[in-house]
Amino acid sequence: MGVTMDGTKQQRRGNTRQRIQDVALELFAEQGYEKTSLREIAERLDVTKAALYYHFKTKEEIIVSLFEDLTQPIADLIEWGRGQPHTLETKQEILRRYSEALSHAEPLFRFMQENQATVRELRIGETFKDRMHGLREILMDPDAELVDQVRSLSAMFTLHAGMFVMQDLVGDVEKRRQAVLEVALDLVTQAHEHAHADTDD
Amino acid sequence: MGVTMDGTKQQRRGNTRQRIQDVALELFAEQGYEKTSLREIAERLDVTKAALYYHFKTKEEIIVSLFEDLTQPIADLIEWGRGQPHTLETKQEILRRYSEALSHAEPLFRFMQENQATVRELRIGETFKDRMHGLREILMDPDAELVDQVRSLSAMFTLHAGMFVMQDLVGDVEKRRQAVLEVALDLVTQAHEHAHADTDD
Amino acid sequence: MGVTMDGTKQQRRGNTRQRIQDVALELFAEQGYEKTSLREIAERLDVTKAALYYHFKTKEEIIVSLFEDLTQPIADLIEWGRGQPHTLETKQEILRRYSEALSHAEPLFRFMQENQATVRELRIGETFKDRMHGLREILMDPDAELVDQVRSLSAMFTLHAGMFVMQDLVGDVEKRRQAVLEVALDLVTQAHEHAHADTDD
Amino acid sequence: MGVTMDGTKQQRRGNTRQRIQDVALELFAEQGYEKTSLREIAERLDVTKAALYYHFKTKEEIIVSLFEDLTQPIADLIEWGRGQPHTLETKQEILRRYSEALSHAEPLFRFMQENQATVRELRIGETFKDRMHGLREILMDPDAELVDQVRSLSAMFTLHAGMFVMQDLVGDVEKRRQAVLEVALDLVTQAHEHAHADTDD
DNA sequence: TATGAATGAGCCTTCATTCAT
DNA sequence: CATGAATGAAGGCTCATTCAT
Repeated sequence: MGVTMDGTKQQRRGNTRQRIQDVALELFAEQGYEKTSLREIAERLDVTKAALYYHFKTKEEIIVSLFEDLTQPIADLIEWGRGQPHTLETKQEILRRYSEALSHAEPLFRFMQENQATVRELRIGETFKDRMHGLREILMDPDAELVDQVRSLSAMFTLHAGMFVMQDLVGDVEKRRQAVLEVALDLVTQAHEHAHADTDD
Repeated sequence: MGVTMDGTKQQRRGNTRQRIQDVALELFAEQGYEKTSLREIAERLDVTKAALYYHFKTKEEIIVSLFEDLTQPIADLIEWGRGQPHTLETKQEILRRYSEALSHAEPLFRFMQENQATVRELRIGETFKDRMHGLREILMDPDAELVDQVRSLSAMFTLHAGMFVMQDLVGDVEKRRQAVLEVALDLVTQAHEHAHADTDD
Repeated sequence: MGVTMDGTKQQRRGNTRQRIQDVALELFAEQGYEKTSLREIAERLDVTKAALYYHFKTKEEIIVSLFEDLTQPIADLIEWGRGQPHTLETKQEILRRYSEALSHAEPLFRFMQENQATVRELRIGETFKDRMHGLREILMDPDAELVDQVRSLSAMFTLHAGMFVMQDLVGDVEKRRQAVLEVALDLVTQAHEHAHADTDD
Repeated sequence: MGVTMDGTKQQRRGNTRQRIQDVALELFAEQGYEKTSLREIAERLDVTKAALYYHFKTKEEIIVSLFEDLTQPIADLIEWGRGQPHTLETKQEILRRYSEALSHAEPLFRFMQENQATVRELRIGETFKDRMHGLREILMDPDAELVDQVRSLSAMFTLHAGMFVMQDLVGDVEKRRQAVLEVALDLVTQAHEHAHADTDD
C-alpha cells in the first residue's frame, strides 16, 4: 500500500515535512482551509493524522509554515522598496518584481485571495495585512489626488486579479503576466505623473 | 427574556425570515461562512436552531436566499447590457450602474469576495461566475489587444477592490466610490479607444 | 437494547439530564474523572456523545453541576455556623450536621477525596477549598495551642476518612457513622477545653 | 543546546534514570498522574520521549519504581511491627517511625493521597492497600469497642492529613509534625487504655 | 411558528508506545 | 544511550440536520 517498485514509499524519509506542505497547499488552494481536513491530507500521503502532528504542532502551523517559506521574497522586496527613493522608477521596479514574486508562489497566493475571511483569523492574517500596507506605502503618494491614490492601488489589485481571475483570458501564462504588468505599470505611471506634473519632468 | 414591554422581541412576528437573513449576512461577512454556525445565528436571534429550519431548508439556502434577494439588480443590469450596442457609452453606463449596485449590497459582496473558495462549492458559485462572465462579455472586446482586454477586466476588479480593500483610504464613502469609478471608467475608455482608434468616432 | 417491557427506554424523556448526572457520578466515583470518558457515559445511557452536549456544555460542567446540586447543604451549614458564637456546642453541632451531610452525598465526596489532584484543577476546586476553610474557621480556635488546632482539624478528617476508608470496619453503616462522629466530637471537645480551661465554665 | 560550558547537561551522564524519576515525581505530585504526559517529562529533561523508554518500559513503571524506591522504609517498619507484641509502646513507636517515614517521602505520599482513584488502578494500588492493612492490624485491637477502633485509624489518618492538608497551619514543618504526632499518639493511647482498662496498667 | 431533544459524522488534538538507526 | 519518525487508539467537542410535539 503506497509502496512503489523500488521499495520506497514515494521517496519517504526525511522529506515528509515537505510532502505534507505540498499536499496541504494543493488541497487548501483547491477546497479552502476549513474544508480541508487533516484526515484528508494524511490519507493522500498514506500516513496517519498523528504523523502530521509530529511535524506540525497544529493545523494552523502548516499554513503558517507555507506562508513563511513562500513569501520571503515579498518581504525582501518590501524591505528593498522602503530603502529606495519614491520615484517612478522605484515604483515600476516594485511592480515588476512583485509580479514575478506572485507568479512563483501562485497556489499560496490564490489560497490567500480565495480564503481572505479565513486568513484574517489566522496568525498570518496580520502579517499579510502589514505586507500589503508596506507595498501601498511605497506605491502610493499620500499627497496625491484621491483618484491617483486609487490608481496606485488599482495597479496592485490588477496584478492580483491577473493571477487568479483572468486565467482563461489567454493560454500563454507568461504573455498574460506581461500584459497585466503593463496595465499595472501604466496605472502607476499615470498616478505618478499627475502628482508630479510640475516638479518632475 | 428578550421580550420588550410592548410584547415585541425586537419587531417580532412575521419577519423572522428577514431577521435570520440579516443576522446571517452580518456574521457571514464578519467571520466567513464555515466559521459561522447555525447555533451562533440562532443565539443572536434568541430562537432555537430548529426555528431556522422552519424558514430555510439548509444552511446553504440561507446564503442562496441572500444572494437571490440582493443581486437581482445586477442580473437586471447584465440583461440590459446584453441588449445594448457595445459602444463606449454602454460600457461606461454599465460601470456606473455596477458601482452603484455593489454599494447597495456591500456586505454580501464583501462576503463573496472574502469567501471565494467557499462560494465556489456552493450552489451560488456557478451563478456568480456566470454573472461575472456576462459583465465581462459586455465590457471586453474579444478582438482587442490582450493588454486592452486586461484593462477592461481591471476596471471591474478595481470596482471590487475599491469597495472592500480601500476602506481606509478616505473617510467619505461616496467620495471614494466616485474616485474608484473614475479610474474604472478611465481604464475602459483607454481600452475602447485603442481598439477603435480608426473605426469609431 | 435498553428498551424495557413497557416500551420505554428506561423512563426516557425529560429526565435525561438527571440520568447523565447519575451515571457520570457513578463512573467518576468508580474510576476517576479522567479515566471516565464521555463515550462511556453515553454508552451506558444508550445515547450518543452529542446528546450529552445538549445537556452540558463540557465534561467539566457535569461534575460542576453535581457539585452544585449535591453540596448545597454543606454551604448552608457553613453559613449557619458563621452566624453562631464559637462555643463548644456550636462546634459539636457543626460536626453532627456535617457528618450527616457527608453521608447523604457519599459518592460525590468519595470522588472528591479520591481525585483531589483533578479536582484542584477544576472550577469546583477553589470553591471546595473555600468550604473547607470555612469549616475550619468555625472549628478551630486561632489562639489555641498548635496541638489543639491539630485536634480540631483531625476531627474533620476523621469524619472524611470514616466515610471512605473505614468502610470495611463494620457492616452497619449507621453504627460506624456514630462511632466516627463520637471520636470527632471528642477531639473537638478536648481541643476546646484545653483552650478555655480557665475562662469557660 | 541545553549543554553547558563544562560539557554537562545539568549533571548529565549515568543518572538519567534518577533525573527522570525526580522530574516525574515532581510533575505527578503537582498535576496528577494522568494529566502529566511523557512528553512533558521529556521536555523538562531536554530529552526525547523515546529516551524515557530506554529507562522505563512504561509510564506506569516510572511511578512503580518511585514507589518501590521510596516506600521501603515503611515496608520495613511494618515488618518490624509484626514481630513485636501489640503493646501500647509498640503502637506508639510505630506511629513515631511512620510519621518520620512519611516526612521523608513527602511528594510521593502527597501524590498517592491526591490520586487515590488513579493509584487504585495501578499495580502499586494493591501493594499500598496491603501496607495500610498491615499498619492497621498493628495499631488496631480487633476486640476493642468500635469507637476505639476508629480512634486507632484516626491516628493514622491524622498523620496523613497532617502532612498534606495542614500545610498552612504553621510555618515550621518540624513543629507541625510533632504536634500532629502528639495528637496521633494521644488517640492511640486512649484507644489502648479503654481496651485494657483492667488488664494493662 | 417554533421548541426540545437527539443523532451521525466528523474535526482537531493528545497520548502512550514502538522501532530502526 | 538516545533520537527521529511514526502509529493506533482514543478523547473532548462542534456541526448541520431531523422530528415529534
